[in-house]
Amino acid sequence: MSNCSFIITIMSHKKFSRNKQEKIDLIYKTFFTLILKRGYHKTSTNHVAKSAKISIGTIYKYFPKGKEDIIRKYFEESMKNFFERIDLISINNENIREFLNHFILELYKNHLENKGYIIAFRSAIQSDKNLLKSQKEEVFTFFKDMAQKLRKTNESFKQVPEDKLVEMFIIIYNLINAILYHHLSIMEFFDTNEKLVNFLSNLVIFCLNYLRKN
Amino acid sequence: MSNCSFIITIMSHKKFSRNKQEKIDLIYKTFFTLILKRGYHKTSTNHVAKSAKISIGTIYKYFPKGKEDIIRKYFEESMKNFFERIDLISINNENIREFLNHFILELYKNHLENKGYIIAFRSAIQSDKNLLKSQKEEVFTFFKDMAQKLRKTNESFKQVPEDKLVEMFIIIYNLINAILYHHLSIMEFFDTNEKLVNFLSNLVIFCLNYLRKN
Amino acid sequence: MSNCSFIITIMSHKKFSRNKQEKIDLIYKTFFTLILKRGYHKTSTNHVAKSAKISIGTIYKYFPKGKEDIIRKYFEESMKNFFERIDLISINNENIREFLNHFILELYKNHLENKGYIIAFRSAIQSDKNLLKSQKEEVFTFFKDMAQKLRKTNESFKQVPEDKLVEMFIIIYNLINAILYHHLSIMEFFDTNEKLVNFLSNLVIFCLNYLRKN
Amino acid sequence: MSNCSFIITIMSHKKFSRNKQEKIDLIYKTFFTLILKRGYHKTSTNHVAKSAKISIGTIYKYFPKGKEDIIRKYFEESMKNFFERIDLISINNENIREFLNHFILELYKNHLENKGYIIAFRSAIQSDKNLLKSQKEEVFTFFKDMAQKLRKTNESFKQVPEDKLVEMFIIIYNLINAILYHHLSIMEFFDTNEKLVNFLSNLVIFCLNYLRKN
DNA sequence: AATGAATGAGAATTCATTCAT
DNA sequence: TATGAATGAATTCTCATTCAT
Repeated sequence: MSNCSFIITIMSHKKFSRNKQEKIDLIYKTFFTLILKRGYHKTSTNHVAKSAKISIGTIYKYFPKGKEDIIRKYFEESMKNFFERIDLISINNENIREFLNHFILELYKNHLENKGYIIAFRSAIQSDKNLLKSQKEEVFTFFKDMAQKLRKTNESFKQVPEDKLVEMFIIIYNLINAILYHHLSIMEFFDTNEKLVNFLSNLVIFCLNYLRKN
Repeated sequence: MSNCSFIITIMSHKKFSRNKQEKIDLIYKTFFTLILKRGYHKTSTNHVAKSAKISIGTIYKYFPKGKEDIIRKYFEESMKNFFERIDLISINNENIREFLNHFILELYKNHLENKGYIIAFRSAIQSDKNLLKSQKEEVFTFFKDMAQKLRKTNESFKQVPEDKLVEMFIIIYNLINAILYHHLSIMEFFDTNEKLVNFLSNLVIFCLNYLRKN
Repeated sequence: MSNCSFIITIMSHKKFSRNKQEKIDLIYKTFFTLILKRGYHKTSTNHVAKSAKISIGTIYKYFPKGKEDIIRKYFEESMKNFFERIDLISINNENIREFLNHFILELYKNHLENKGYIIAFRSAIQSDKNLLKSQKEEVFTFFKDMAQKLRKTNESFKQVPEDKLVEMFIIIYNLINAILYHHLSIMEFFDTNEKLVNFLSNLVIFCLNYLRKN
Repeated sequence: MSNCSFIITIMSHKKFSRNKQEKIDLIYKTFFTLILKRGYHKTSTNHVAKSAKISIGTIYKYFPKGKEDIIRKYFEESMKNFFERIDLISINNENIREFLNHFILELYKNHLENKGYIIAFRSAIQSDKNLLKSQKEEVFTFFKDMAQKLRKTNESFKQVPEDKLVEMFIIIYNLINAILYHHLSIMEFFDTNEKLVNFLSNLVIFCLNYLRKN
């Protein structure tokens, strides 16, 4: 009996500790799911609360500015997570093509899994320009890092100045995002997602060549 | 007396006719300008009325469903106008490259002049899927027409089946729109608009080759 | 029949015209009455709407910032009205005592009729310091005017510099208000209102003498 | 083992005893400071907890009815303390003027140090009429005591019936409070606080004479 | 005893839409 | 036709209060 209560105590304590992050994740999930169904501006904090079966007060505890905060905080977490998943360390001269495909696939999967968030983000930047600024900075930092690594291990990239390389990568990153967003969230204009990914893979090669010269 | 009233009727009818379109245009202009400033969901019909110095009743007279109607009606007018401006008749074997550049430039100018509307349209389709369907149909009709014309005058296109050609054009059209939107309304990722247009021009060539094979 | 409709049209037009000010007055009346019953911070705009049987939207049409605006606009109207009711023109050497009593009585009646407003005003200045500033300015303007008039017609006041006179009047005005507020809105510490007014009348004489010397 | 626990109990009890009053004082201080900054109705118990760096649960432990209780309990403590500081025993025929000045100065200092509380108290009585009643009783008890003492030692006061004397003192007490509150918490209408205190001192003399006759 | 997560009623405010004039 | 006053449902957000840990 006492053993049992001991276990319960530990478990419930653990459960409680987890609850905080669980609740935050539940809010994220519910919010972005509702956005997919009803659109950003028809999804209210009250809808989220009701749908997630938590109180509206809980949402405002974790996200004091409401919808804006949910998006901003998810942005901060997800950007970090996404870029951390990309393994820049093992890039070398021989696996660049493979790396690019992997990168495109990660971006693709990220878009697919975060459609609600991406719609929300694009709605939110209309009235919160700082959000866009933050994103720009994160993207710049990542590609600066990537450019430096590639110029160390790869002869072909060494010939391009670092700044130019960063600029190229940012353009390509934006192109991929533009196309993924349009295809996944506006209108599917490729037959299959495989065709889309394959196209993007070739587009990147085309862009690397084109941007280098222009 | 009756003469008098007759004259007044004619005059006021004329005046009204002019006023009607003027008022509609004023509503369009004000609505899309406000959207650029404050975002779609923070722009209300009441704001538009106040800003345009007309009454809210007038807006609902011309657009009984409010914002949704403004967007839908502008969509209908502007799509028609846009495609009518594209001269498909004089395309021939020699000026295709030139035609494509012209087409891209028209799309580019269209985006630039209609940023507010484009933001509104993308917000509206979140809760009105018919809007997207209508657009798809308009686009399909236009490119079917274009494919037929090109296959008549141009040997190279004759080798591609009509359906395939239409599909290719629609993909390219979507790609251009995706990139224009991202660059003009989300984040400027090309240094200058000239670079953007130039890139798109080359991208189209790349795509025509790529899509033909895949 | 047509006569009848004619009359109705005129009446209802009048009624409509009046409605605007009538509605504003209804909001004032309802708001200040509720404050007397439940206190300032327990009186919400929604209560006012329900109690006055008008919609909440109507309140925000006339008072876009809600409670704050109701108080500020009533303040502006009532200050002007109050000071306009005081007839400074006919003050002369002989009727000063009488004038002072009249002034005290007006202030007293004003407090009595506006208890709800006065409570609201004192609550509102806690978070809106501009309200107090505006009041100070109105009061200063009025007493500057009064001082100038008195120094023209009255030998005894002529011996006091204008600035000093204004300062004295403002102190006396504040003293009367402080006492009226405490007695009427906090705790009745005089047996009867007559005793209060009589006391104030003598207090003013005392103050005029005291302040002149100090 | 049992010894050990015994020691711990004593120690923690001591520690707790000190902590308890410290915590209550911290709540008082934080609450009244916040009220001065933001006004009564914009100061919530949650704000107090956050600002004082204690938990909201602790506030509700000591003050189960929240803000209302904080004010009521502070009122009970501070009224008692204030009147206890006034030394009625040593009043005699010769030092009455001095005593009155001392009393005014104590009231003045009390207002100055308790501005936040006084604002809170005046807000709270709007919805808690008992608070006012309690205050009236405390005041009455004190001045009844004072009247009795003065009539024993002072010939001049002996001529006034006890009830009349109590009534006079209560009026004067309210007048001073009304003026102090208006000057210190609403609008400074005396140049300096010294002028205010000096004025009040003379006002009391005037009132004693005036009220005796009326 | 102390904590602070959670609750949900309710306050402030907005906005699409109607309708009398 | 044109106006704009009026409506009230819906949204954002706050806050007193409870209760599990």
